[in-house]
Amino acid sequence: MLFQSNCLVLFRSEEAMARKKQYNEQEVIDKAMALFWRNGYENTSVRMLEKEMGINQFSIYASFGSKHGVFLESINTYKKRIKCITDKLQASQNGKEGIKQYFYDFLKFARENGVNKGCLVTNTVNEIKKESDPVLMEELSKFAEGIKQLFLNNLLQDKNKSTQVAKKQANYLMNCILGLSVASKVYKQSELDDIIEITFMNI
Amino acid sequence: MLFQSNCLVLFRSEEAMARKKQYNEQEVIDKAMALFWRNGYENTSVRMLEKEMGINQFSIYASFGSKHGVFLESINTYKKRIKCITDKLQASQNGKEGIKQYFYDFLKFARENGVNKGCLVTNTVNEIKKESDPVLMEELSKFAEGIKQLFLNNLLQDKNKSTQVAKKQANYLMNCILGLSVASKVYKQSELDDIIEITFMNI
DNA sequence: CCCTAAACTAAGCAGTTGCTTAGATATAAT
DNA sequence: ATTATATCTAAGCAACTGCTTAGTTTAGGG
Repeated sequence: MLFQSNCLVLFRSEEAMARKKQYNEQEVIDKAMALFWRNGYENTSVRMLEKEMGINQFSIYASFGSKHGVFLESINTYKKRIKCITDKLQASQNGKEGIKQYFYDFLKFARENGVNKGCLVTNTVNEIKKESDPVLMEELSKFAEGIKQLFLNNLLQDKNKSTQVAKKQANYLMNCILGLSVASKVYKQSELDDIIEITFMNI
Repeated sequence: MLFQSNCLVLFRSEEAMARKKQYNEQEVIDKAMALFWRNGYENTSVRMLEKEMGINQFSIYASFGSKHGVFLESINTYKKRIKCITDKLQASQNGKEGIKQYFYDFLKFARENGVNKGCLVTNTVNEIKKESDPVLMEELSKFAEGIKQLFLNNLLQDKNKSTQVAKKQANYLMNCILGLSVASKVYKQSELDDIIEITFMNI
């Protein structure tokens, strides 16, 4: 739905023009994402979105179709925002050290005013049921798969490592960072640091 | 609230007695727990509880006070049900092998009809906000702390291991099993097996 | 066999949910 | 300025939320 109305504007440019949107869709989705991230999907109501996004319900539905539509765009925006650290991982040539850096970068990324919110994708996997929204679930799985692939690539920078072993280790590292997404909500930073250090001693 | 009415029955036994409860409170809480485990707290409505528990809303509120009260009793029942595998861990004398066995036991415990539901406590930590229900959050933390202590005891069965190192490793293992609670919802059994094997390789 | 009190049924409460609609407002091409 | 049309505000929709209550049924001591 995002930017669809802009396309419409272009398409109908020969007809009489009407009032301009008083908000930027990307800006209000950024705010919606922050809210979903803090509260989860079910614990975020359309009234709360209205306040946080600073626009009326009508505008929300005009731009994004439904609460679910707002959430899908929030997930897309989450991917954009996390891209800076996944790109850094992709560019890394340090093998497992690059992955360890990603762990620390992720913890920083997921912290807001001293509160750890975990990973929005992980939180969502934990909240929704596979059968209730298989399309979204598939999208989230693909995102996780992409990160696992980056882990794998970095692990294979060690020429002494077989692909078979590297694949198992990539799964292991995915499990550890899933854990961190939860653990960061409860544990203090020094404990998280210890966890990360031991995590990478095993590979 | 659980069993409170039974005490009342005893206390007022000299007065005229009234109708008996047509349900067993522990039995209906078992069913409530199963529902919360599958759906989470917010995604389980009192109407759903009514159907699953097989009793009227009046009876739910008479026995447990509130939806929240039903949930607290469900958490207590969860602890009872998982006790058989934590007891096994407590009795174990195999060091880290005993903990590894606990990991496998947990995965079996959290599976129902081929569906992995994760850990009810972990799911709840992931769903609720610390500030919205600090009492419950504290209770869940204590439960996790108890399991971590069991990990620590088992690790210290290795006489060559310092307490300082064992404590860090216990945190690390907690993180890994938190990860498994999430990962089990997405990954297949063979991948989970690989993850567990690598988790215990170098500790 | 009555009478008390607890447990039952089912209707209903106010508040919230996601979403829609009627009508006022603003904008840009004519 | 006129006009067409998208955007805005705000009221309102039915369905659902957690919870309560009025009224009926049932059990067991006297």
